[in-house]
Amino acid sequence: MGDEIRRNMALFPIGIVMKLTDLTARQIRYYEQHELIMPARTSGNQRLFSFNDVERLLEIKSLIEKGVNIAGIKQVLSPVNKESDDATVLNEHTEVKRRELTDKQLHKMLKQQLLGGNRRGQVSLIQGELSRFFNP
DNA sequence: CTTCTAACA
DNA sequence: TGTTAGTA
Repeated sequence: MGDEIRRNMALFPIGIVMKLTDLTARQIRYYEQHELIMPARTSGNQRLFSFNDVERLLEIKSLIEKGVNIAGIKQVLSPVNKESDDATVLNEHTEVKRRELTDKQLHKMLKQQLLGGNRRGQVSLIQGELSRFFNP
C-alpha cells in the first residue's frame, strides 16, 4: 500500500479542514485534545492535517451527529497511531499493530452500525450494550 | 490575515 | 461549544 504515505501526508491548515468538514476550529482542536486525531505540526506550531485526518474528522462528525460522545467515539474509531498517522515520521514505514481479532471485528461492526445507516434487525447492540456511550 | 493557547460575561 | 484576548 503505497498511497498511505500520501494519505498521511500533512497538507492543509485548520482553515481548510474547517471548510472540508464543516467543523469549527474549536471542535477540531477539542477532538485533538481528546486524542481522536493527532495532526502534525509545523515548525511554528501550526497544525497540518492529512487526508486521513480529514476523513477521520468526518467520521467523528458523523458520530457526534448521531449523539455519540467522545468516550463512545474512542471505542468505535481505531486508536490513532502516532507513528503511522503523523506526517512527521512519513519516512519511517511503520506497521499498524493488529489488535485482538475479536475486538477488531466487534469495532468494525459497531462502526458500520453507527456510521452507516442502521439497517433492519440490528438495533439491539446500540440500544443495549452501547447505551452508555451515548449522551443522556 | 490566519492560527494558537487559555479562559470564561 | 461559543467566543474572546493576546501572540506568533
